[in-house]
Amino acid sequence: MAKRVSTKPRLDAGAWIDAALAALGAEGPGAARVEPLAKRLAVTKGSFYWHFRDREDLLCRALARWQDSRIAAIREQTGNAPDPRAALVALLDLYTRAPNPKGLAVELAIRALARNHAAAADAVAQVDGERLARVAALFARTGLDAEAAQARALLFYAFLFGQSLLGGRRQTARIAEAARMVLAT
Amino acid sequence: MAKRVSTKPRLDAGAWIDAALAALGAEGPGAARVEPLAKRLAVTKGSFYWHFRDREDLLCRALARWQDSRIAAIREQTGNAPDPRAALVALLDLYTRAPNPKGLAVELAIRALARNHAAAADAVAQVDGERLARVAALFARTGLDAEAAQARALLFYAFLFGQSLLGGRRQTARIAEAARMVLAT
DNA sequence: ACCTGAACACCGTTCAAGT
DNA sequence: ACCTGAACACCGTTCAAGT
Repeated sequence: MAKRVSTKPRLDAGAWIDAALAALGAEGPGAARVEPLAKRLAVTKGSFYWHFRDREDLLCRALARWQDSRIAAIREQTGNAPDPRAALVALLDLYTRAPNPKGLAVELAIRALARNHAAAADAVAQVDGERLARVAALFARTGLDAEAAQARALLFYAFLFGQSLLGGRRQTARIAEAARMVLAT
Repeated sequence: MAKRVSTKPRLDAGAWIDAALAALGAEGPGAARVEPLAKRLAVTKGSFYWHFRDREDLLCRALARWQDSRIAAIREQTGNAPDPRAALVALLDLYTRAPNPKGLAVELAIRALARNHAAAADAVAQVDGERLARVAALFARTGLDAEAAQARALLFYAFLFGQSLLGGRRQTARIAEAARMVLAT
């Protein structure tokens, strides 16, 4: 018996969440709207409300998925780095290179959301806490004392996200030079 | 003859633009919506369309007003500073102090908008261009050569905005310490 | 268990009509 | 010149009904 081709593959919540995060990245913090998402997934918007209480519910679950994935990522990136300085350079490179990494747009949309959305602010705080701790630990391994390492980690992430917020033509050489100052090379 | 009290003071476009910028600051880049604004201004939304072609038109004129005011501000703040280092410290202080300055929320909303809105991206680019040039000039006056001054200016603004994007509890002492590194004190 | 289809409220936009 | 009021389209939300 032939397996049915192009049968409608009843969705699970994960498909909506994936689509929501993609929409946030592509269109900013106001995106992830029910009807456009339904159109993209080729179902009626009514079906959305089987999987989610409302749009807010979708947002919260997308935020939870984002938070988990970013915390897993920073742990993997810093977990057993043989050379702390090389690990720091690699991390900075990830975000300061053009073209921007795939996840940066989602991250900036979520940070924008965080200014007016408590759940988003909380997810960002969790992720930043883990990242700052991990990066501070790397700086400490390069020889800085605990306080100096924390301040460096703060400078590291402030620069990293601030640089992605700056308008105008991308000044690659100057960004690299500023990154060098952040690493105190 | 008594002057009429509480007569409806027919609005001009400026009133809508003021309200739009306030809404952006208070509710983020998705705010500045026609009907809520009309409610706040106590007119029908139909009257909006006398002053503006559409919501996009309002946004563009609000962006123009923001751009002009920010460029005027940075010129005033750096125009004839007797001590370049003191001027840099004062500028950094403006944005790194808690509570955040009134204009920061508007600025972050516009920067979020800029990722998906060409006119906003252009306004941000104009403002950043002027700010980077002015702050680079201050760094140059402290003794840096032109290239180093530009890189410092980039680090300065990247840190300034990035720091406002970081979540979690505000670490005032560490922000001050990181700011010191930015100024290379 | 998962989805459709119709309903209603909210907001962007248009426009004829008022003052 | 500036505004109202009614109309319509779009999207969030609900819900009875289908499979």
